[in-house]
Amino acid sequence: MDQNSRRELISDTGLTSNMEDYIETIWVLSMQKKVVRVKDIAADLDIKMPSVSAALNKLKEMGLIDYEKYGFIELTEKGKSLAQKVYGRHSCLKNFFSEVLGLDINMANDEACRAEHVLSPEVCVKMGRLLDFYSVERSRGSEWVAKLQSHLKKTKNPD
Amino acid sequence: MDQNSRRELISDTGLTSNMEDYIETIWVLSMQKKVVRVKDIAADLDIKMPSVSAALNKLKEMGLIDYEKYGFIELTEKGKSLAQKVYGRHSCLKNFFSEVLGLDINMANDEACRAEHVLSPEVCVKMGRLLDFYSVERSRGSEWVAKLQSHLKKTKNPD
DNA sequence: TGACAAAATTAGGTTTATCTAATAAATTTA
DNA sequence: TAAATTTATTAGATAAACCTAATTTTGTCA
Repeated sequence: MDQNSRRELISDTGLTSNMEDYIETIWVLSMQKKVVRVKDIAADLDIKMPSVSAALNKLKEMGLIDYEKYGFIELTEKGKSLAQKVYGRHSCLKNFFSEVLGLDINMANDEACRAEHVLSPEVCVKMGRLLDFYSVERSRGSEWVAKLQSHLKKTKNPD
Repeated sequence: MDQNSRRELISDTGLTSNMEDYIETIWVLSMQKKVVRVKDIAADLDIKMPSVSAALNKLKEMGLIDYEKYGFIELTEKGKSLAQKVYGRHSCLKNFFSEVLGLDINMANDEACRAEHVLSPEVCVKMGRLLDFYSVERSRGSEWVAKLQSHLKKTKNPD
């Protein structure tokens, strides 16, 4: 019971990376479609349906989703608020990676998907702030922005 | 065999986060002391000795350490090179977090410890580059550096 | 409405990584 | 050097996530 918390529960949600992934996915899907299905979650996370079933039972026990066998999947208020926390971190990171570091949008997203579970809200917020500052400076045409960009584009070390 | 690779093997070392942690720890310890012991690794990673024993057997099988029961623990060349990759990512991230984002050094280190396993070399290198640029600009007294710092210090949202 | 297809669950396994308790080896010390 | 202490290993369990195969439920459509 403790051997796990040490290595898994690093964020402020009290959830494992996996559980964070599930609620985040449910949240995102529920904005795209009327009804969220086991199949959709499985497709999105690239896992099989039985794994999703098992996870849904856990999420239900934790009070993060309303769910009856073969029925609809809906986040509870608590689930929604945690999902938003995770997604908030995701957004800050993704935007920072793409806008400031100049990463391809898909790569930025992938990196954010992984980092969102391990970086604290404080770091994510600060990276978001840095991005805000950067965006304003860029739109003003500040010279350092261009210099930074050319500095970042130098050939990466092969290692 | 595949269900694991999808979620664990995200970096360029081909190792799980855990294995990365072990070789990184061994590498760091071997620079601090003459002999690296099971006990030290356990203390550093905050786990128990039997877990370390089990991991060492795996690392040996993978050809990353030279090790005989009750004997010395030493990284092979291959192990050393992987450890350096991980530690390189760690350094870039830690320095970025502390110097640019202004995080407390211990917190910066903790965040780096976790993120080093999920962020690609490319991202880490770019964050390192951004830090380099930032350091030069700061030492030149560029105005935007001060502005950024004050922007980052605004009260963080309680969420 | 009855048969077929699609979706979801259950049952039973695997892997990774951890733990505790018990044992064995190595080291220190009296 | 023998006893006591420290260090390390083995044995046996547990928990989180995932899988495949088989079964059950739901939904569609002729």
